[in-house]
Amino acid sequence: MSSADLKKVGLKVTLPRLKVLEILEQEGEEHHLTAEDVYKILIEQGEEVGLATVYRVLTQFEQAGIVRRLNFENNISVFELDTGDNHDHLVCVKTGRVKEFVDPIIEERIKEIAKEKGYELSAHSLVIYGTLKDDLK
Amino acid sequence: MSSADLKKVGLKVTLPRLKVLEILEQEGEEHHLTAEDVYKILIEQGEEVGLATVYRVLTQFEQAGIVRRLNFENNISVFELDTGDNHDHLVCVKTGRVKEFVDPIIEERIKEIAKEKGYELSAHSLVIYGTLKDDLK
DNA sequence: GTACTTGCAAAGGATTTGCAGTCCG
DNA sequence: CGGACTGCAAATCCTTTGCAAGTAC
Repeated sequence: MSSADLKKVGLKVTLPRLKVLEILEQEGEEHHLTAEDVYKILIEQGEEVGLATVYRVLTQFEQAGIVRRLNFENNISVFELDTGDNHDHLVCVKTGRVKEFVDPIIEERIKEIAKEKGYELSAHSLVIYGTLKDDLK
Repeated sequence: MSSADLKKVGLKVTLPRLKVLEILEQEGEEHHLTAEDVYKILIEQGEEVGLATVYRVLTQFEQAGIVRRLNFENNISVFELDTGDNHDHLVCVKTGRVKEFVDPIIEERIKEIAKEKGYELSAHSLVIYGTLKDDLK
């Protein structure tokens, strides 16, 4: 993910955009960040950005298909790089930690259900909430 | 669903509560209402309630297990009576219409996945987005 | 009566927008 | 340069809260 990718989707290569991308890449699979999280990291790194810019950049990335926006229970959005594998999420209700998974059986059933009911499938969102047993103490 | 049910969960039987229940019942399976929707219906019916009360009542109902609160893509909450069948939802991206379904295979897989990953399952949320073919025009 | 409820207005948190200045290409 | 981009502050949207008055039991 680099400046070339930004150009490809018609976005100018600017510092805020590169930095946001960088952060999302570093955080990797285990982290799913709030716009505010991204903003705080930027500030910690000494960058001068506004929270509004972070929101704008993330929204643009979402529209460009670079980023996925997820809405968990609490009605707050978290963002992750869109790796194209279309995975789902498992959220620990105790720690908030997020794990990703892909399940072909569910994937398949979702397609069938859409078909059965006469819908042209466009997307789905599956979140499993539970307590990671190690976290039960 | 009646005044007896309210008492059972420790809520006093008041007009706003009865009216909200009534509306949720009338709307039935096809409708999933926002707090604002419920409020508007109440106003149309000539009831004198505040939007805040609607939110409070719905939240109390949710905690009492009478109502389910769902969060679809846009970060706004919709409410439905909790019939206890733990169904999932299919949303038409064109009209916003919501259809319910229960799929034992998916249900089963979700349990297995939670187990595999070492989680104690507490809930899940599955929403399928698509276009109802009849709506394609 | 008294604790639970309510309506209203004000507060709150997350996200968006208006605008003047700044920067990429 | 010129349009795209940014930071800041103000605005917006949905939802919650504080408080004084009202109501169920």
